[in-house]
Amino acid sequence: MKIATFNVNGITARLPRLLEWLESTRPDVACLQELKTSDETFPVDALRDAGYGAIWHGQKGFNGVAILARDAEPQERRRGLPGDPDDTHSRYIEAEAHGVVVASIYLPNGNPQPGPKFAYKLAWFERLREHAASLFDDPRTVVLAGDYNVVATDEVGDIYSPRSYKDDALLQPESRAAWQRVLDQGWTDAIDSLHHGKPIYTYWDYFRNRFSRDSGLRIDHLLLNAAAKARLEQAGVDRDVRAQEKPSDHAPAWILLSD
DNA sequence: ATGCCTGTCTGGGACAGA
Repeated sequence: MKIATFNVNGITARLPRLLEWLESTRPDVACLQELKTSDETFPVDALRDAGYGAIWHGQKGFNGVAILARDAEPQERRRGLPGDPDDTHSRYIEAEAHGVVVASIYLPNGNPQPGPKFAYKLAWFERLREHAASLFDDPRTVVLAGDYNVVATDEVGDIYSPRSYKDDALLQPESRAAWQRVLDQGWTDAIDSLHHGKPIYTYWDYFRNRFSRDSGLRIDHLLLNAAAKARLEQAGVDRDVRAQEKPSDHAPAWILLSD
C-alpha cells in the first residue's frame, strides 16, 4: 500500500500536475495541502474521473486540506483539530481509507517570528501533539502526513544549508522542540528512518534557482505509529514532479507499507 | 539585504507562502 502527501500550492492551478502524478504513481491514499480553494470549487469530478474518492476541507484563498483514496471513499473521522473553537483555518482532516487511519496536516508556517503568527504555529503544534497522543495508541495503522513546516535539524539531511534560513520560523528551537515532543510519543519519521542523513528534500523555493541547485528543505513528513512502522518497506520523494512545467514548490513524499 | 517567485482574489496591488 502506497500513502503519499503533496502540498499542491493551489489545486486549481496544479490540477494537471496532480492528475498526471496520480496516474503515474497510483497512490492508494493521497493527502493534499494548500488547496487554496473553497469547498464549492474543489475539483471533485476530475478526481473521481481519475479513480479517486475524496474528502476535503477548503478555504477561500489559502490553506485547505484533502484526503484522496483510490477506488474508494475515505470515511471522514474529523475535520479541524480540537482545542480552539476560534481557529478558522482549514489545516487538518482525518479519515479511514483502505483500513488505514490517515491525517492530512498543514501546520502553520509561523513567519515572521517572533510575533502572533509564530505564537499561532506553536499553539497549533501543541494541539496536534495532544490529539496525536490518542492516535498513536490505536492498534490500527495510523499515518500523520503533511507539511509540518519544520526543519528538524541543521544537518544536510534536513536542509541544504541553514545560513539563509537561520531566522526563519521553520528552524527555530521552539518549532524543533514542538516537533520533538510529537516524536517523543513514539512516532517514526518514515523518510528519516530509512534515509537518515541523506539530502532528500521536499521543498525548494521558486526563486534563485533553488531547485536546479538542489537547495531544498525536508518539511513534508509522514509519521507512523507502531503498527504502521512494522509495515514500512520503502519511503521516498517524487522529485521529478518539482521539475515539471508550472510545478508546486513542494514535491510529493510517500511510503510503501506491506499488505 | 531582499519573497528575488507564484497563486489567489480581483481587476492592480495586496496578501500569503517558507
